[in-house]
Amino acid sequence: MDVVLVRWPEEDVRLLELRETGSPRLLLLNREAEPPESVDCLEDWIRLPADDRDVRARVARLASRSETQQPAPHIDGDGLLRYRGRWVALSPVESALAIKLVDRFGAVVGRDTLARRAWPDGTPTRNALDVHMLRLRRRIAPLGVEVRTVRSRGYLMQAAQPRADAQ
Amino acid sequence: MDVVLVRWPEEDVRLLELRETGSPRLLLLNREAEPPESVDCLEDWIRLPADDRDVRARVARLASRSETQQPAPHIDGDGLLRYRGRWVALSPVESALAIKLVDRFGAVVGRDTLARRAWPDGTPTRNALDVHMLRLRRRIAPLGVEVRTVRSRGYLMQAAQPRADAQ
DNA sequence: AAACACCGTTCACCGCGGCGAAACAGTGGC
DNA sequence: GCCACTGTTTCGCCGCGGTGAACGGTGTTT
Repeated sequence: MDVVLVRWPEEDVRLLELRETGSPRLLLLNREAEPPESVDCLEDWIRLPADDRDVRARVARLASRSETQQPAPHIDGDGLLRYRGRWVALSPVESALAIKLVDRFGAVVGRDTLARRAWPDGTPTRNALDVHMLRLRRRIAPLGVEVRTVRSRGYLMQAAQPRADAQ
Repeated sequence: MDVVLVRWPEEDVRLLELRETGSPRLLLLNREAEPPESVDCLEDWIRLPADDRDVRARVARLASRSETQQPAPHIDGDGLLRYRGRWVALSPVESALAIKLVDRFGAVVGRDTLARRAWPDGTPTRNALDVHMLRLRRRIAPLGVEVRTVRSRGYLMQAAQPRADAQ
């Protein structure tokens, strides 16, 4: 994802949008502006006038962060799925499913893999996995995470896409 | 955790130690030094000479990040829970519970952990903990602090969230 | 093209158990 | 005596996991 340069404090509205969408951004501070207070690792700032290599270094760092660590949610030891500062609590079965999906975030995980993970001794019903996936989908929707179906292959977890056209 | 100031590139050995231990650190760059390439969110840098408020702002940001992204409340020796300049008095049992929750602010604390903390000789009744958590919730609400239940796992203290969308 | 099996989504329902909340009572301090 | 603190009981909601069934899309067979 590209790093967006924002003049601060002039482009404050634009900054709020970028924070909402989680886009990496570098604030260019006026000579007299106060530094922002955000702790978001995808936001950085530099005061003008600035050395050009310093700007490039900060842009590169933000870009690197957005590729490596940003898009993947994280499940802590207590069954909490955390993403971009927010979290939801998962039930035990949902945790077992989500752990695999997060582990392969952005890639397909087979139904059998998920089923074995949640029910090592055999799936109770053919329907059980589907129902739990439905519940997991609804649970994580507020975080901006979605689970897509790949027919006859499995499921795929990713950052929520704007729902308008197909894929 | 305190933020460590490191001169760069002079104190390169010290920097390696700090990276190893995960201490938050701010690099003070010489006029001609190249910016470091670390993407670690607990490392930042600024080029000298720098505005003093800029240095303080970056130090504050690193400190906030090292504290689980959130400023935590504080309990003083007299059972006062302080947060953002305001405070409320806690009863002895509530203090015992709140100390653990503050200590792991933003993370889940198990019911058994809390129970052992408040009643080392055994919980009087199953519901005793629930009732005290209810009372603690109401007590700290005016401060903008809330205790969320994570079903079958425990409780979690955090800054109060706007109660509109999930979380 | 129609019929069919297969796969996946969604809903309604049930049993269980964790947890919330109110009401009440006992105790001790000021 | 008043009030804060603590513990107990009771009631009931609701989250969780499992099941059956209805519905719809897709690819295959006849």
